[in-house]
Amino acid sequence: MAEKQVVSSREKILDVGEARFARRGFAGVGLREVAEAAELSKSTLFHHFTSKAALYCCVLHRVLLRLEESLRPALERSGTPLARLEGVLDALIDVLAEHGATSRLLLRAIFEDDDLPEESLPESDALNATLARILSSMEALIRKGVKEGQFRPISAKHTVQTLIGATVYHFASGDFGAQLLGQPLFSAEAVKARREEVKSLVRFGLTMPESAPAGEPS
Amino acid sequence: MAEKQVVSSREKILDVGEARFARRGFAGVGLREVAEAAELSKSTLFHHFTSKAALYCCVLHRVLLRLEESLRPALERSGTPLARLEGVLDALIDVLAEHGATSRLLLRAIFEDDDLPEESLPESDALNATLARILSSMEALIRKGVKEGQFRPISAKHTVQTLIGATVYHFASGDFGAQLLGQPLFSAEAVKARREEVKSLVRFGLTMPESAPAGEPS
DNA sequence: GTCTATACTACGATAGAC
DNA sequence: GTCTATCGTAGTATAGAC
Repeated sequence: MAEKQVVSSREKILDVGEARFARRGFAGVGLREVAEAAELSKSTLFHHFTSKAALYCCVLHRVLLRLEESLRPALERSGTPLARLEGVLDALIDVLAEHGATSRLLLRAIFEDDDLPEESLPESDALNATLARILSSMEALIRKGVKEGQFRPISAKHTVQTLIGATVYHFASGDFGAQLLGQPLFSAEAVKARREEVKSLVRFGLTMPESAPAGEPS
Repeated sequence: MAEKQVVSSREKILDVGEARFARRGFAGVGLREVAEAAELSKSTLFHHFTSKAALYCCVLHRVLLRLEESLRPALERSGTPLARLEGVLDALIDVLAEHGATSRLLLRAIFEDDDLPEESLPESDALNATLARILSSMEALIRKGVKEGQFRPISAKHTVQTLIGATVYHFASGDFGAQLLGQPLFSAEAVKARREEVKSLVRFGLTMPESAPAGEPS
């Protein structure tokens, strides 16, 4: 383990693209800038990726796959829906906090539909499939909690949206969020505080008022 | 009232800019495109605004002022913090649902810090001041609710972030959100459902578990 | 697989006539 | 206040040598 492996050009381009696209979006980043930061020429980018849009999709997909991998253990764990959901939120906040670019990239991927020129490249289909997998897992988990009576009769879809807002949006909010909180978003202290706030919101806001959160329904 | 007033060129440019910047962001919109949609020449834009960045700031500021005006009555109303907060959320969701571009513009303004070239134009200071006013009002309202014992001992700052995520992010989520929900985000039905979900989350998630929500403390 | 050179288009911004 | 014309730069993408 810990092989001394030189990073391939392709990976280097993806790394640079991830950072740059997160910061300035698809339209805001030039391939010149990416090439320089990756210490390659512009033409070399086109050898590895068929177009700028394809590069962007590959960057997004790599992020989504990493995210899926991080959430999988928490999603597949056994336990009550609440306990599992809290585990998912822990894992999600962990990965967002560790990779600063992830939240912005995800948010951009979500709401910059028509940033990409015209309709779907082949790369974007794989991306959407990965995203759909993650979301439907979360939705199923919440729906299960409602069905078993641990959660209030909330809408699973709306709750997913709320939780994305509470996590992905939060860590994507940059200078704005930091100024609002009065401390850097990614400081250990702020991350811990966010985790507590989100989880307590879930405990109080989603569960049935008089149910014991730890109870295992039949 | 209801004067038959021809819209000034300046307003027309702002209208076009609002729609375009919301959809594609600062970097994604060209002034050529704006000029054509406003039925003016590119040069005319520079007569009304000193630069593209200045136009962008003016667009954002107009949106923020409209938002502030919409929230003011709800913020200044009397009543318990919970009742007032619910009123604010109603007003916020109303204005976001009515002007589709607003949520995306706000979200972009929040997390696209360094999209704008270098440091602050004069226009951007006024913008930030308006935003700070709105936020501190909301924060104060939540803090009051905690102090009076109607809300749990939550962090007012984090709660503001969560509520922004639950509203602004939601209505900015575009095709993604529509696909997740299974219906258009801005349909009357979906807007109503969102309002209910957010307000019930606030009622259950923010208030003290055994307090009567309608009680008037002190 | 990486480079230099280049094609073509669009960009933001300015000059100056009307 | 609006226009045409133009400047200089940077954009994505391709051709072809090595």
